[in-house]
Amino acid sequence: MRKKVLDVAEESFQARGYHASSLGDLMAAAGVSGGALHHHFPAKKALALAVIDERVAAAVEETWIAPVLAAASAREGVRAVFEAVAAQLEQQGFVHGCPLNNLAHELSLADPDFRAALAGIFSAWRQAIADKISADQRAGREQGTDPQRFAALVVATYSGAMSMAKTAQDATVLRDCLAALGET
Amino acid sequence: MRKKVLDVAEESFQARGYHASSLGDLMAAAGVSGGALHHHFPAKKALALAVIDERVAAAVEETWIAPVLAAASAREGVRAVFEAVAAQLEQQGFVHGCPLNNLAHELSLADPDFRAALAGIFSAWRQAIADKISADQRAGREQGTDPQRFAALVVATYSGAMSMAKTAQDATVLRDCLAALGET
DNA sequence: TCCAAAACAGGATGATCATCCTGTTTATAA
DNA sequence: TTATAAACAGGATGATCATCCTGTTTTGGA
Repeated sequence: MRKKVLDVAEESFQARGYHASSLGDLMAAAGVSGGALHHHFPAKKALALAVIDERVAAAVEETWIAPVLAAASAREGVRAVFEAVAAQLEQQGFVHGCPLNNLAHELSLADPDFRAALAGIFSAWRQAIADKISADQRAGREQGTDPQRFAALVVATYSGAMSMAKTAQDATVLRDCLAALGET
Repeated sequence: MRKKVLDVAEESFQARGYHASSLGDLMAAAGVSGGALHHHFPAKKALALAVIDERVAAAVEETWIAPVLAAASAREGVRAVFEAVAAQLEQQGFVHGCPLNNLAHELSLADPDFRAALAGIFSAWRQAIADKISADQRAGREQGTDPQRFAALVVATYSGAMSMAKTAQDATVLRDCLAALGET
């Protein structure tokens, strides 16, 4: 039950956002009664925090952190993730945007708990890329690159490109940004 | 009256977002009756479209397009805008984020009219930067730079950096991104 | 001055929504 | 088997909100 609710909430928050996802909709989509939902998540906020902590963080880990750390280099990892995401968006035909960025915009000013949870994910994401650059440097590459700054640039570029792709409903800008980033 | 409503709506949409700004709040803040508001804006959507067309577009023009076009070069203009925004955020102590990006996230999937209006602003923003790069090239500079790609990178980086700055409530990431962008 | 249209006032209305409350069922441990 | 708590059901409730409706005031042109 709890898992089913998180599944439905994760998808609905991504597709429609937090405010536009009513608990009634989520209950119907998950096939769950009001009592059951209230039992597992006393308030809508608790549900959203669970989605952030358990699903959004995992999505960033799976989509970005693990592939970058596993790549031959930071730059190669970044390139691979951009291309994989662009390819997937082009295939599915519509762009919902980055789950982390979507929720960050909607919730980070509304509630300090939301803000802290989301900021932590952004921070871990940047840190993973910075660490990979540092590893590259210990292997004799990327000597002129500042790890923190490069990581900030990558995450900002991706987040912003996803924003534009979502607004334009066109993933082309992701490829433009990747190409421009490659000249860094 | 209409101007007063737009003033209040622009600020509230920026500070709290569209959904979280109730018409009751806006009426109270603007000192306007329900009838007056309904007279000028038959629905909340009409108000939001007016804010986007008349205020958000103007803010992008004023903050980004005019300064970049007036600068000695595209890169110098971009640098100046990043620094000006970062300095202003550090001074005021809190980060509401980019008005265009905020509304784009909240509204572009909710309604096609919103999406089209917002996409047009993003497009004009990118085009202005690309045009400036082209002008630089005619003057013998930036020979290796692709105008469209560079513009996409700049706008994406700024938008994403503002997202992170808003979530972290810290403008430092803007300066990190500017520094990394300078090595392009 | 007079009239018509725009501008404005303020409350009514219906719908939506998150939360809560009272029971019932199911699992678990003694 | 039985006691106990967790899990779940389903409706009640109160608040909020966008929209609409009926009047009143103001404005601008003939």
